[in-house]
This record gives sequence, C-alpha cells and structure tokens, in this order.
Amino acid sequence: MVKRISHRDAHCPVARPLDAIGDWWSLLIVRDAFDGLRRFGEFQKSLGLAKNILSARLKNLVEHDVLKTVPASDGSAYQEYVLTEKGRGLFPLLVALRQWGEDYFFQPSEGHVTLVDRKRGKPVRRLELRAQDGRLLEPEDTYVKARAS
Amino acid sequence: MVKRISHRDAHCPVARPLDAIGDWWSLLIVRDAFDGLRRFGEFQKSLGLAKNILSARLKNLVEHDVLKTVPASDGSAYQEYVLTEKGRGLFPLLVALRQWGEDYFFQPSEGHVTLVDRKRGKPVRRLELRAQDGRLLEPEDTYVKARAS
DNA sequence: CCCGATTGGTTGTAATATGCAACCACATGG
DNA sequence: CCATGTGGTTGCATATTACAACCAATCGGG
Repeated sequence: MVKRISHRDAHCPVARPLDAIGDWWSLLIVRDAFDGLRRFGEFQKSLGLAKNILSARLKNLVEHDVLKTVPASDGSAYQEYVLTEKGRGLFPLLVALRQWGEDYFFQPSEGHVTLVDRKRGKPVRRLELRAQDGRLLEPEDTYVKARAS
Repeated sequence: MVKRISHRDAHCPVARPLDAIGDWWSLLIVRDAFDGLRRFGEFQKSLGLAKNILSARLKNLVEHDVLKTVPASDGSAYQEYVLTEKGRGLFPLLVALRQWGEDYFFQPSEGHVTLVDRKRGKPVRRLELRAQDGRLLEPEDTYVKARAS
C-alpha cells in the first residue's frame, strides 16, 4: 500500500507515523475532516483526486485508526468517515504545517486563510516548544534521548 | 518531480507546503538535518535510501529553500547541506509529528527515543495551541477565516 | 412500486515515481 | 600517480498514481 518503513527507522517516533500520513493526500484528507467533511463525495469534491486514490487513502487512514467509519448522520444507509481520538491528535501537527505554510509560502501580496479562535475571531497563537519549566526551546536546546523499553 | 498542487488548494497554507515536504523521505531528511547531519553520505547511511532518490529529494528541498548547500566545514572541496531559516521553521512540525508518534505508535512495552531539554535532560512540554489570551484551544474552538489579499 | 439520479466505490490501462545496480568524475590520502 | 572515498548520474525493472469507464446499491419523485 504505502511505503513500508525501513528497519533502521522502525524505532523512531518521527518515522513510524509516516506510514499512516506520509503520502501527499492523507494530511489534506485529515485537514478536511477537521473542517467537518465526512462523506466520500465531500472529500472527493474538495480535493479533486481520483476516486480510487481517495478510496485507498481512506482505507489506509481507517486501518491506521486515524479515521473510522460510522453510519451516516442523516439516517441514510451510507457511511461517513470521522476522526478518531488518534486522528484528533493530529491537530497540533496540522496547525504547525499551516503556520509554516503561512510564514514561508505566501507573498505579502497574496491572500490566504488563517486559523482563528472561534470565541474572539482573532488569530491563534503561534505554536512553540517549551521546556517543563517554561523556557522557550530552539532546536539547539534539545536532543533525542534513548529511553529504556 | 513531486506531485503538483491542485488549483483548488493553491491558496491553502496546509496544502502548499506539501510540494516541499509532502513525500515520504523529505521529513526524515529534515529530521536528520536537525540532528546535525550535513553530508550526502551521512544522509544516505542514516536513511538507507537509494542515492538517486536522495539526490532528487535534496535537490527539491534546496529548490524550496528548506536546505542550502554550503562549502564543507572540514575544509575539503565537498559541500554540505544545512537547514535554512525556513527549514528551521519546520521544528514545531517535526516535534508535533514526534509527539503524535510517541503517543499512538508505540506499545507501552516498546522503547523509543524522546526529545529532551538539553539543559535539564527532562522531556519537553507537549505542544499545544492557545488563543492570544492564553486559552487552550481544541479543534472545535477554531475555524479558518478568509483574509483579504 | 418504478425509474432516473446520486453515492460510493472497483476495475481496466496509461503515465509517473521509486528502487536497485552499475557506472563515473572528481577529490583525497598515501 | 594510484587506490579509495565521495557524490553523484544513468538504465532499467517495478511499484504507485492518475484518469476514465463501469457498476452495484441507494435514494428520491411520481
């Protein structure tokens, strides 16, 4: 189906999730799911991808427990795709991707959409990494540490 | 080269970055770059991917200004690949991916590496999205808002 | 009910990307 | 200079993706 993870990276928390969301479309599907899209046709219309590809991606996301199928909410016999708890856990990642995109992929003259706080209608804060004591951490301030099994 | 963005999503800050990092390998290359890898051979050894693929990915990342080539730091005539400012901007995204991976892709019995604060050696805080007034935001507390060009 | 349209797919098949191995130019080290 | 390491490129086989046609089940109106 999707690229299989190489043995050498099998232990890495960065590499392993890529089996689930490491292809071009999956993150866009998840983004649309956060935007409230649920039906096969809605995703297809929104993304404009071939139906067989969408079918394969949805299947992969369901297999990886990012989405799950539920009976249609309108009472029809069709099914809908909704985010699981694990899928909802992708929210910070999607926000990080969005903020990076806003920062570096748009000319000042170009318009783009922004994520805002529903209550106030104001843009959200920037994601930032902090230590447990609250210090702001740059990449150099961190390293990866092995942990016993 | 890599998948071309569809017209309908050209304005979306989530979709546009995928041209640069939307394939299976690029994020792993960037992860290794954050870990201090700089040379072609280092990346190849770390990732175990074919040299032509690595070559294509590095080229793409350089074209998208995520990496840049610089003269080798050891004085030899070779070149090295280092993160640009834009590339360094991927740090929160990588941390988000890592945290999601740690949360959902490992059995409790499995060991995995963890990102720690260099100064204290303690795990970093969890990334979280907050409003400008500091409230913690869940996906439902946000929406995307069009902004004038 | 019956019929046409919609939904949600599954097959083809052609184009594209990926992976592997061989090859090669240049740099380097002795 | 000669042997080796570095950093690639090129061919070729295979896997993945895209596009289009087809299709079964469902739904909606009369």
